[in-house]
Amino acid sequence: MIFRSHPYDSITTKEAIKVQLELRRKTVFPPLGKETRIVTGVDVSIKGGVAKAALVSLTCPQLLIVDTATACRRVSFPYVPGLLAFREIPAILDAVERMKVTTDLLMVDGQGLAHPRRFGLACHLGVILGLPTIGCAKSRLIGEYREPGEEKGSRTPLTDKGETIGTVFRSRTSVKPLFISSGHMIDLESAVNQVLGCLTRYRLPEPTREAHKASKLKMD
DNA sequence: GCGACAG
DNA sequence: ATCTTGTCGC
Repeated sequence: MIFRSHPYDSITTKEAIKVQLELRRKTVFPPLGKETRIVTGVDVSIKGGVAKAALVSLTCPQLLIVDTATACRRVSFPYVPGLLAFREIPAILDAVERMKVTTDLLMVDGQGLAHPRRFGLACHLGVILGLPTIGCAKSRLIGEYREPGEEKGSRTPLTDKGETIGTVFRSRTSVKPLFISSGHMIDLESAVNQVLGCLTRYRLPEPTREAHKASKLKMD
């Protein structure tokens, strides 16, 4: 397998932070306009120095899978809290090139605005692709919050320095909550509603849940 | 200096 | 994220 080079392959953490401060100026958070017909879940798994990105697209509101695109690439950036995008974006972009459908929204396994510099993986992907994106993380990176009620649908605000940066959302009764935040081209309320519309019987919304499965590196 | 820390 | 089997709880 041959792996093309990518600008982020040789970047330093200092330069990475500079890139985030530069790109974040392009983020916008309007109410989601056009209705969502296709939602795409994004996730990456890494094993033995190789990253496998998966983009699974499903119809709304039926949630039927209409496309699955994956791509593998050697990872060249370490895991640094706050700089996850530089580790996962190269592989994700390779997978994007293999998509056969046009999507209306990306649901990303990671943070959006709920990030120390307000520019998590979801924001970064949204700006680069010019698409609406939602950050749907399984745990907290930054911010304070009160534990939401145990019932599915319960939510509390995730705040930092006095501002609301996301929503802590119980996607299913008695499971750990999700940390939802805007990535790009969508407001927080719309983001939460989009995630809600993609829930079935599991903790994770279908797009992200399917992308997680499709990104798994298996040994056959 | 100490603790926290998406995946 | 990954390393890993059976098992407790809703």
